Amino acid sequence: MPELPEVETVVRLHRDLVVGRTIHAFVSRWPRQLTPGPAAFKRAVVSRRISHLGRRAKWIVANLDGGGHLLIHLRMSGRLEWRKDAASRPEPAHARAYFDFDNGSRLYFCDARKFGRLMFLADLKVLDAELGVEPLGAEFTVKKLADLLSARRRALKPLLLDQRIIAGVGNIYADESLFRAGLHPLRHASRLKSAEVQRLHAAIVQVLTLGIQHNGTMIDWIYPDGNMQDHLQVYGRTGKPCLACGTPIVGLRVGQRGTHVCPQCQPRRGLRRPVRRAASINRRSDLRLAGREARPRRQK
DNA sequence: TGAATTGTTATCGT
DNA sequence: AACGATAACAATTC
Repeated sequence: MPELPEVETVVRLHRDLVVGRTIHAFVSRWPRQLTPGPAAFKRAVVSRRISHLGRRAKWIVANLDGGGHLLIHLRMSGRLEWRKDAASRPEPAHARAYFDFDNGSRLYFCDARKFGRLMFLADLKVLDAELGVEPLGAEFTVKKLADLLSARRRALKPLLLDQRIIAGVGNIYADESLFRAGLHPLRHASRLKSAEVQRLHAAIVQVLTLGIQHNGTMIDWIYPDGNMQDHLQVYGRTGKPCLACGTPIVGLRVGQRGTHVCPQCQPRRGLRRPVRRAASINRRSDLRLAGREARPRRQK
């Protein structure tokens, strides 16, 4: 759930609390989420001082004195909780790891679903090599977006969600961007008119900026800080009237993701041609059935 | 009870 | 071969 604006909010809320602090101890209760393994990770971060806290895409990036970076990815349900005095209160729910600092404070990494990741990286280039352009960075221009769109034969929404192309947009902000640009999520990326590319560029920048201004979107119990949910126009509004035209918002699935569109404001003109080969369709459904049958049941 | 939830990765197909 | 589509996966909540 945490996307670029939520991660940015978390970074801003914690920057003054951790920058300048030296990590005295690190404890993990779920070592599987560490890269490298527990021993190497601990060795890499303990007794190091945090010189800066920033963000790359959806990664929280803590620069460490003497080089190297401590990276945190919240994935679905990860969150940070800072305590001035480590022993003052009971641990927060789902505490999976914590960092103890030189002044007695403690930073918990909590994660109900355990999908989050903690990583030590000696060189940020490794991360940069896997991530696309920062949508709020200077290099994200209309021309840059036009180049990215024209280079790929793909539907718009999966492209927006692909972190290797544009880094930081997730499901909520993808839907909101497409709505504000008046573009259907299944529109073919390389077939947009230049005016449409311009609208999409402006929509992405505006909706992410708005998200940051509102401290992100509060989803269920995860983010108590933000109020961007009050400004979403399509996400989670299936069946409710479009705020622009009153047409009921439609929920559909695009690339296995829940997707929300206004069929009036986001016309399907220019839609990708559907796959028409019956053999291909049959083969796919056969595979799907076979896969479902063959999938082993989860062991408790 | 199982469907829904997400970003990433492995894999399959074109 | 390179790219796109999709299944699998990590666990939990309601």
